[in-house]
Amino acid sequence: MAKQDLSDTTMIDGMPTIIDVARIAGVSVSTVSRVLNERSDVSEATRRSVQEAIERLGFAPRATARRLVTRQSRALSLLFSSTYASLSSFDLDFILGAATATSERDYFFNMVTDTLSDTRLLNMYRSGLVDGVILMQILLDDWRVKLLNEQRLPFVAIGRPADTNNLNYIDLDFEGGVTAMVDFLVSLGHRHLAAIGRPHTQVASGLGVAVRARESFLKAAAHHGIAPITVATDLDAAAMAQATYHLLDAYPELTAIITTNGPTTAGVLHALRDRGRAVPHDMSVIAISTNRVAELLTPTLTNVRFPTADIGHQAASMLIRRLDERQNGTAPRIEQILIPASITMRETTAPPPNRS
Amino acid sequence: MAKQDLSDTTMIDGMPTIIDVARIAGVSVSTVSRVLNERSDVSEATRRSVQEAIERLGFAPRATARRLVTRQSRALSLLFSSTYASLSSFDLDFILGAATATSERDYFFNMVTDTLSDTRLLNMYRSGLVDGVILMQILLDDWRVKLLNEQRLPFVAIGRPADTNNLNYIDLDFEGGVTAMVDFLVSLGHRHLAAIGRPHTQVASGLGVAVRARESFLKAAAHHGIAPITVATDLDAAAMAQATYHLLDAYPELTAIITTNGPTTAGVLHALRDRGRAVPHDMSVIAISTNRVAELLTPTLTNVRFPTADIGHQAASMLIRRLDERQNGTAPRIEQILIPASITMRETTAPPPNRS
DNA sequence: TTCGTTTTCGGTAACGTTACCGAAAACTTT
DNA sequence: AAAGTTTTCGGTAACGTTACCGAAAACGAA
Repeated sequence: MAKQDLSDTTMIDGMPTIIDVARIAGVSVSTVSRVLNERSDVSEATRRSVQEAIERLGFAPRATARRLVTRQSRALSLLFSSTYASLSSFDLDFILGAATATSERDYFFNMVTDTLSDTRLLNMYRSGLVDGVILMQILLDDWRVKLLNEQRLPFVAIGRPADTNNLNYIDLDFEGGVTAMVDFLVSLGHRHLAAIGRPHTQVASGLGVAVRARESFLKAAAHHGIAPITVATDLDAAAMAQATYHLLDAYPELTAIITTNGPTTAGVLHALRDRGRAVPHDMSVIAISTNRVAELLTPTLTNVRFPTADIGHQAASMLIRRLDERQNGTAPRIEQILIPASITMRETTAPPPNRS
Repeated sequence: MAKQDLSDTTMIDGMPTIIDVARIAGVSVSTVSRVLNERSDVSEATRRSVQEAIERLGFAPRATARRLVTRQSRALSLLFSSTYASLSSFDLDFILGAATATSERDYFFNMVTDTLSDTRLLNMYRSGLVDGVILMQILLDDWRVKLLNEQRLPFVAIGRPADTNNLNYIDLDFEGGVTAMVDFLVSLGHRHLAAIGRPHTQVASGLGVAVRARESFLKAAAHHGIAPITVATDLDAAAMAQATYHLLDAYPELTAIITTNGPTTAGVLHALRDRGRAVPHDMSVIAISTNRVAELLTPTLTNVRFPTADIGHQAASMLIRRLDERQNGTAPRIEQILIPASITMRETTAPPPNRS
């Protein structure tokens, strides 16, 4: 067997390659490659000398070359359109969790914020930039979900569309959360509740959380035999305050208000204070919110919360599981996770005032 | 010239390559490559027929192959260690801004959250995963900054170390912000100020913002000839409340409190209310905070704010500018941007009470 | 010793694109 | 028409790694 000739290749731009390592260690490139990939068929002695050469040269295998031949990128992407960004701390938790889980599994975490066209989405896979994708802000009828499912491309959704057949997702149980809020208020004795919901535009475009929150409020109210009052408004404190003024004027019998967004509930509290309505004795307020925000408000907010920190983490882990299954030919499973809410009593809820 | 033989290559795994496009369009791979890279030396007619073939096949050039030969990845990475995460909405703004700017320039945005060792950091470059890096949570004496500068690797810092020589950075002018807060309070007539600062651990480890905030408070106080009172505490509402109790007990003459973190200032307000100190008439409070958080609190918080939305965007743009200069051999410039603060009067500040 | 078995290694062909060079084709000018 | 210019294109050699196959070396058993 002719000796492999490694002598002609020099480090041109200072970046050592696997060939340089092979020459220094006195072995073939195949052997270095085996060491790099922690294969078993290499003796301890040569493994050590190769490692030494690697450290001496400060060598790191070019990821692009490796990806080219292995045909996988070990990277995944989080699609985050800022269109529906709730501007809450939810999102940061999601992102950080997903990034951390991705790194832990030795994948590369990427994020794209612009809204993609269908071909741009497909091209992310086709160009080999990513192996899989995490989708957020899912609509009830979501073309991205349909497209990726049709093409059998690996992805998971944070949130879920109407049709969850054959879909990997993880979602917050907003229905459960809203129902819990209604049940809690009714158990305190309230019979006149209003819900301040997400803007009509979000409901109209079919954003899952917006629609589900609205519908489960209606259903829960019906279940308790009480008249549901709803009003939709933008997600900022000023708009919430306006909505509150409107409710107070239109429905003086009201004793409790429900919202689905923590930070902007400050607007509701401002409006109530402004009108001289004491919270909680004249009016109860309850919201879906993080505990952090709930404790910022005055009075502190009785809230329904979700353990958001885990969600991004779980989503990324789930995706990588699907990827691994694909890789080693295991039958792909379907995972559907619904995160339950938990309620925390604070200072904004009490039984309704006695009307004599 | 012998005809290029393209007939033997078939689409094995369904993913069309540039060769398939060439065959369909009846041209050579070089020509397809030129079309892909929008080069000028290709006739309009063939350009169109190539485009047609591309769309017909649903072809997207394999990014890995392209990167291998061009020796650049067109990707950059944001290093975000959650160790010092202020858990404020600052960070989400930074991240989203950086991601957006990166996409706009047609780069790939990546994020890593774990704290890297020096070799792991270097290997990000060496393996060709990224062309450049955005550093956050910069320490006054930061080994990452030193290392990357020594190795002449492209990066920009959000924040800055003590030695800013030859360094590309963008930072919030915390000195200016703190000084503005002190000046403002003094102009109202206050002479007894206390600053609740970041935890000792952050100051000790040399986190830039923590140290600078502290020192500029001391300097501003000295400038006005008043005694500086400082206390350090963890960045959560409960700890801030404790610190406030301590201040009230130890320094009854106090008329104003300064903090550098918006959300947790809720703890200060809680403690003051708890002790029956009216804000702002018995005690003024002012903080570095986003406007959003400032308006959540009760009473609404007089704050010093920074335009955070831009910062991530500017950091990414700056990095890509450095990358482009490297690419086309232009002399690399140095950009150092310090973002000024602006103060907004709200409900938590007033002249000090008259002491008769 | 001799013959299988197992370990351990090397050579070479991919992977899919761009860079580079040179040549054919089309156009100008003389 | 000939000669020079400019457009437009094709062929081939990289880029740096892994996959695959086969062979040498080491080991064990008969």
